[in-house]
Amino acid sequence: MINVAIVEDNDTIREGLAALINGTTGYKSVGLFGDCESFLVKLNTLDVNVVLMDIALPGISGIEGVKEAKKIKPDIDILMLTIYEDSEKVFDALCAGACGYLVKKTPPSKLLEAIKEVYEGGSPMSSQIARQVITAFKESKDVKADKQEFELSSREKEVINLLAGGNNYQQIADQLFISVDTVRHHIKNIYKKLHVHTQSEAVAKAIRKKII
Amino acid sequence: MINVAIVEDNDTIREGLAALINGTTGYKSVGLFGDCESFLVKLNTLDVNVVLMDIALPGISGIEGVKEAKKIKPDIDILMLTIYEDSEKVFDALCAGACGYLVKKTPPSKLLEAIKEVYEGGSPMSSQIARQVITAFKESKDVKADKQEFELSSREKEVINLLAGGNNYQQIADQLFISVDTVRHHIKNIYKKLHVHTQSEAVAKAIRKKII
DNA sequence: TAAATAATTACATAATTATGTAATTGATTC
DNA sequence: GAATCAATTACATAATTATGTAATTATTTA
Repeated sequence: MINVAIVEDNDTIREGLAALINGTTGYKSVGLFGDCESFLVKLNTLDVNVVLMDIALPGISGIEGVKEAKKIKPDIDILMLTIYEDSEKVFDALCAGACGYLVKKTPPSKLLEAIKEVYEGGSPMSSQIARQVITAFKESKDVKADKQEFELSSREKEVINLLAGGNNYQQIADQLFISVDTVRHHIKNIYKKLHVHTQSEAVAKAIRKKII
Repeated sequence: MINVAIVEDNDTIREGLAALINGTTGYKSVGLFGDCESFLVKLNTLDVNVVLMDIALPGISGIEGVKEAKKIKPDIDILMLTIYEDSEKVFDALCAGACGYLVKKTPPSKLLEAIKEVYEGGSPMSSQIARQVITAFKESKDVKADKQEFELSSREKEVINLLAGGNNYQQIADQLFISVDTVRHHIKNIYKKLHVHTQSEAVAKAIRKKII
């Protein structure tokens, strides 16, 4: 049995969805709300698996609603409802923590299937939105991909790591069981390789280039 | 007209796909390959919009193949073919740059539709995989979300930014039109707020906490 | 209006860093 | 066996930083 809550300001649509859900074996409506605020205050005491939430709501928007709901119940699954497939809003909603979305004109059978998919750990979405998501995902990873442009030796990495940890030359020497002069030497080389002249710049560059 | 290339080691499947594509108005097969290697060497001279690529290939795997193909033609759209919907492999393929995937038993009409979706900028995938992608995406963003635990004033941020850029106190003073003593003072406060005692540690913390 | 806050300047000094030059050792490569 | 390279140590010193104490000004908040 999938417990469904509905947050939708349009009375007709809300009641229609409730009727569909309650009229189908395996699905039960456990809460109907006309706005996010009233949904959020009840959420704690609600035994709900999947929430259908309108994106365009008066007061707190559906996107903000997702964020708040996730704070209260991090594991809750929220399926967004939209009239038009506005890529940007849907994308924002997914970033906020929504699990997928439905356009409101989705036929009943598809709608029930989508709810089930969400309940089973899926994220139903159109291929257009999916492309936006994977593109954004790859970009967020690609930032990390321009590393190793500057090749520090493993010893040098140890040294700069300790520097970034707030150690001075003497402390680094003690921890690596080498002399302060050796530390000095490594740092000189690090500066050369990174083309910098201060600790701070070296550390900044090393972190940003993902060397450390 | 959508130009399609096929990389698939099974002769029957490859020829079958080619027949389907060439037999459909608006689609044309522009290359059939039994392995990635031969596909990659031809890619430069190939006028292709969408590539169908088997994930499990002898030699260079389909996932590696995607990476290489993207290096040669970054804008190429690649649709993976899989027998089973092995979440991990499909996910890896998407990370490598694939645009979506098809299970091999997909009916012809759906297959042609998926190719068209990719051609039009979509990423057809199952809702299960979609969930994996948005989860991974959110995780990669959430790292950035633990910021502002330490509130630096905007002036202090300017100062630490310049520090991270390799400037010494005098240079910072000159750039901000303040005295060196003021710079000193700001840095003292930054150290207090970040609980550190060296430039390097301050810069490291500021970058990692996304303050700068 | 008083209190709090951010930004500013000043002086002092011990500790630390940046940079140069030079040599030794062990491991790997040619 | 010579050459290369990473890691190591050493000495020297001018420049820079870390830290303390103390005061002024302008803006915001209570």
